[in-house]
Amino acid sequence: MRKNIRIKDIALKAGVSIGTVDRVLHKRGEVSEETKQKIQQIIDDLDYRPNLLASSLASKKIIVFATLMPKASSQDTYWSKPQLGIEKAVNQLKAYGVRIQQFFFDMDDSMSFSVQAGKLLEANPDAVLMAPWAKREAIRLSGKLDEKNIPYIYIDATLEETSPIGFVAQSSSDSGYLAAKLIDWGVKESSLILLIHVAKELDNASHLIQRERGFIRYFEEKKKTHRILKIEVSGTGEEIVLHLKKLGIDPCEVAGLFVTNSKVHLAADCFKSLCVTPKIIGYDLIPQNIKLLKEGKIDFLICQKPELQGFHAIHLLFDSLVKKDTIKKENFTSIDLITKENIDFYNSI
Amino acid sequence: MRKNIRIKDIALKAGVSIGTVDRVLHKRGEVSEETKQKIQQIIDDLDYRPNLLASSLASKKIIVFATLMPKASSQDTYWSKPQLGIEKAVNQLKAYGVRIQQFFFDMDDSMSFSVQAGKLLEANPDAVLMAPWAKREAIRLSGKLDEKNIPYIYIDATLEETSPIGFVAQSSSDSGYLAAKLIDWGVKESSLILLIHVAKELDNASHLIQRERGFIRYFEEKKKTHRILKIEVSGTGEEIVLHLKKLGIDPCEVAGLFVTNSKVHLAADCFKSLCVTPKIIGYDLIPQNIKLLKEGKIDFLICQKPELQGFHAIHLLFDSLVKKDTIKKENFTSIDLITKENIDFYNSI
DNA sequence: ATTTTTTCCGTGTTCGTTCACGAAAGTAAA
DNA sequence: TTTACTTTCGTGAACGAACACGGAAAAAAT
Repeated sequence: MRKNIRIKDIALKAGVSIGTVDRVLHKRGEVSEETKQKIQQIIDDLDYRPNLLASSLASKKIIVFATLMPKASSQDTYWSKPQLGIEKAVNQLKAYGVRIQQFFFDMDDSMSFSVQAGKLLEANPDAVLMAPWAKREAIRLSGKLDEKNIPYIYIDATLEETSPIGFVAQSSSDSGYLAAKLIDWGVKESSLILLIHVAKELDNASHLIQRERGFIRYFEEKKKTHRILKIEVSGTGEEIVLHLKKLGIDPCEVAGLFVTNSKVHLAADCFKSLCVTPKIIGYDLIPQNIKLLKEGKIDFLICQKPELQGFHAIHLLFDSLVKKDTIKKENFTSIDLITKENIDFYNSI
Repeated sequence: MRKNIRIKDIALKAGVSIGTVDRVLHKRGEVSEETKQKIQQIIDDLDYRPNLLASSLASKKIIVFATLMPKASSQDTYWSKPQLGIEKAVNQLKAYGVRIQQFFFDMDDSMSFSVQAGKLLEANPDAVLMAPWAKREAIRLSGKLDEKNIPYIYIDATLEETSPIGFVAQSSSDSGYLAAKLIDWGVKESSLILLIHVAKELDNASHLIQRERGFIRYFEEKKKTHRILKIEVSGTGEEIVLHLKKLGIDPCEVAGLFVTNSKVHLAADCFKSLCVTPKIIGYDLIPQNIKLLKEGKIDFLICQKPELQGFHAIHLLFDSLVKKDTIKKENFTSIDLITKENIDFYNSI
């Protein structure tokens, strides 16, 4: 039978009523210091753990987690994925009184993050899950949350200058390092390899820089003889070819190509139309990338499980706030290698 | 507030007591046919879903899942991994009254499966989770379970001749196919590639055969010029070299090597001692393999998340038996590619 | 000394469900 | 017709926890 310690057992041992034990547990009402310490000692000695089923059944409390995320767009569908995980987690926790309130900012509008952050603060949620996109604004928001004693957790990246209760993200530099290993595994010695950033503002995307660092670090550590060429473009595949032309490089010379984010489809489309087939590695299972992967035009997609990040972060908030468990601060998602051969079996949560 | 339909709402609508609704829901006691149909209609119309928290709190029922698994040994620690996932899942479901009763068979003793299967049947569990190892015995056991109306689920593989409510496993042939892609990606054209089975009885390990088939299929489909050499050994790496010598092949000619199970460390150790460095791909994160992977002696380990298989299977049993959800019958785990660079971030559950 | 206020605590109800007990009505047997 | 048995159903208590209400005792104010 279920042999858990109950509030009743503590009350019997302390010679008080269960109402008094409840007051100590929840810092509710008033209990004399002497009685409080006696009860707390017994709680600690017996390692009392509330029955979560009973607790949630009896409690009328609604727990609100607010989320602050980039709005997914037709050009960038990546950000719809953490939503899926968040919604799945909240659905699982619904019976426990957990609800979400979602706030979305426009990545192309520099005021948007601040506006939505303001709304989020007004909502006064129990906890916050956010993607720390605009660094300065995110730091400001986290300061406000600290003042209000509202715990928060990051997904996708973390910010060193702030005090989240945790984060869920992939190690960007290690994923870049692995990309380098894969390219090296597949190309001849002394090949020309492209490292490509596709981003409007590299400032807001420090994880792209980290990926680059990891990638370069591999070749330096291994003393490889490949030629690595870095290219930064803001939005089209054609820009890549223009860069190569300016440098007097024929695209046919490119043996391998690493794009530091989900925009790898732009590069792959571009080389596809040139009938050039370098080894191509990029990130994320967005529809355009999946299509090209299945056509064999992209060789590997590195996935960071955005869905799982959202899912796991909500569960961490729940564990911390409701179950009062100690949670891990650093939660790295696996660096998943997806190919045309294994994609159909890939579970993102 | 929580707006779920309660038993009380159904009782009010049907003009009966909550006790009668409960009796209909659980096919308990006796209710007249007329009253039963009226209540059932309302249950369906309102799509009533029990509050699982309240149900488990009130119910004294203990739900026993029995497991029938190979005993892990010092030479083969793989089978300790599903245990971890099973135990984690059961711990999560403990508050709902779920318990496990575990039965282990010795893979080297042909009677052991039958003996343990007999004990399992005597225990008369609510459901069974098993690894269908000894095919004939497993079929016999599943027939017995069918007679007793005890649902069962497989991990690691499935048996076509039986009627499990589901299985959780990796697609063996697709994982072999991916191994072929990886080897092909990394070796020169027309290389010598070894396909190695390390097993005492191939009969009991049809998934090794499936992996082989997938591996060979890749090269046939792509019309590759590599030379594929199949070797079967029963237990040591030295046997591999003996086979090569009998065929007049110098180990230095081996460019790539694929071992169809977790015994890849035997082959890697062997080639390591010969100071030969083919590309090496095998399965499973057992300690010996992890060590060699981190030393760079094994290039890829394909992982099928045994821990997750156990975890997921328990949750599927719970969803099916307790929540009365419809569960997916075929649950393929992802085909994970693990390297020295991403292993530290790999989460097996 | 008396009255008012504060502190402290016990008790009862709630949450949604499970399950045992026994009363009432209907049916069958003597 | 009376007695015994069966069917059907309502009611109350249990599960463990949350939380509101109010009574009793102690402390503070008059």
